[in-house]
Amino acid sequence: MAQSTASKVNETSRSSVGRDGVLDIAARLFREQGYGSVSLRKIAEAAGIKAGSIYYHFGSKDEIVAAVLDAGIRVVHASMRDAITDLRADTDGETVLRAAIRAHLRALLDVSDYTSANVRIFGQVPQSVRDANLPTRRAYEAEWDSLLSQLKKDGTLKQDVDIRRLRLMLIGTLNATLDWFDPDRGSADALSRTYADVFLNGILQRQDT
Amino acid sequence: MAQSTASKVNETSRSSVGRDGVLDIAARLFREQGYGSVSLRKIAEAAGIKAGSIYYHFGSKDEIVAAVLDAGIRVVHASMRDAITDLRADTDGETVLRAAIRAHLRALLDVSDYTSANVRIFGQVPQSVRDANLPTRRAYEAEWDSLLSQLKKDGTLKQDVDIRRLRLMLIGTLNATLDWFDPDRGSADALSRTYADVFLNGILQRQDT
DNA sequence: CTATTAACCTAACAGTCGTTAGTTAGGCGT
DNA sequence: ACGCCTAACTAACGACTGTTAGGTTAATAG
Repeated sequence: MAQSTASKVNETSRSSVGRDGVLDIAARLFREQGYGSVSLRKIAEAAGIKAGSIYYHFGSKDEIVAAVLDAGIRVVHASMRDAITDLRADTDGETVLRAAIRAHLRALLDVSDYTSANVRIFGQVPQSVRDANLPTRRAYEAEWDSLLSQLKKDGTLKQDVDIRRLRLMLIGTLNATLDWFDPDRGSADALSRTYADVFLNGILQRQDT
Repeated sequence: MAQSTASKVNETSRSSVGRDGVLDIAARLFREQGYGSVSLRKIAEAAGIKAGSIYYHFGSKDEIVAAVLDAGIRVVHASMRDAITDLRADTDGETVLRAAIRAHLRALLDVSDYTSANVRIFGQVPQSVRDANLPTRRAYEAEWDSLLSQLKKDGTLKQDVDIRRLRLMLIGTLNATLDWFDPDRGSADALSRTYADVFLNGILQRQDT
């Protein structure tokens, strides 16, 4: 009984990169080289197959890049949601915000080629592909707005902050890290602490002493 | 006498876009559409000439984009330097920093297609073009580091801030604005005030009352 | 053993790209 | 009037692009 239906979910027999393998490689190349300079032939070569073969798994290049973009948001969204959901119900607002920042930065810098590819190439892809990615984006943005609204309501944040503007500023700042981050100069976690410190308390020397 | 040597600096007779005209149009197209989807034929069409004619003014596409990138940094550098130089010598540190932030954001969002094109396409151009732009960038970065170091020394900023990291974070945040800024929702100046408020004082509600 | 199917390959298509060579038109100084 | 210079034009090149049609291979199911 143990091995009766063993080969039901086929593990692609011998080798064979498969749809997911192609997608992984595409995400990596997009992250490293941007959208314009990654051709289907480059993706195919990196995957060890020929360019035409990609059309067995995908209907077009747009379909590939759309899949990469969507997965990129879903990964960082799940990372951020899990991070704040795992906290105890009585956790103070500042700690929750710090956790969200850390989760976003981790997904972007440590974990996912999909998320970093999304941030890198979103501004380079055709309009239609951007549009297809918008619903997924909006859901993630809503998650942040919900968190920030809560923090404003419970008095953690100043009462005059504009939620939308703060969210754009915050995510924009985190994503911009991708342009210069060097893991040899410090971890993503250490960086997220610096970010949180600046955003929460500012950089001005206080005269409380 | 008034019109004696009038035609010394020739105004290109009748029509003729000229090198500067081509560069202006290239910068605008790069800002609007990114690097990959702007071909020489598109630039030529927008300039009212034919693709081959561009090679009278430039040796290659790389030369065009390199010129755009360099001008982009020079504009924002001059804008920022002038803004802080024009201030009285006894201006307090906070005000100086606010002026620098406003100047950078103005160049990026209001004034220059070159600066916005630079921010938009820098990550998309060939490595060699990026490298050619680096010296100009480093000069601008040094200007910021110099300003921030001064503010740290005179006690305006906290003593534990990392200058380089703060500069990367600050400029990254400002540049990220390009992705979502909508002049109908608020001016660049108003936005720069919000940015300065957040960076200087943070978003946390203080219990000083 | 045979039929099926998933996964890939080969070869070519029409289009676009940056780039080059040779040519043309018009204003300028002499 | 002459030749020069500036700023364009035309036409084509080879390389590369996304995409398609049809053929091949190997593992699996009956």
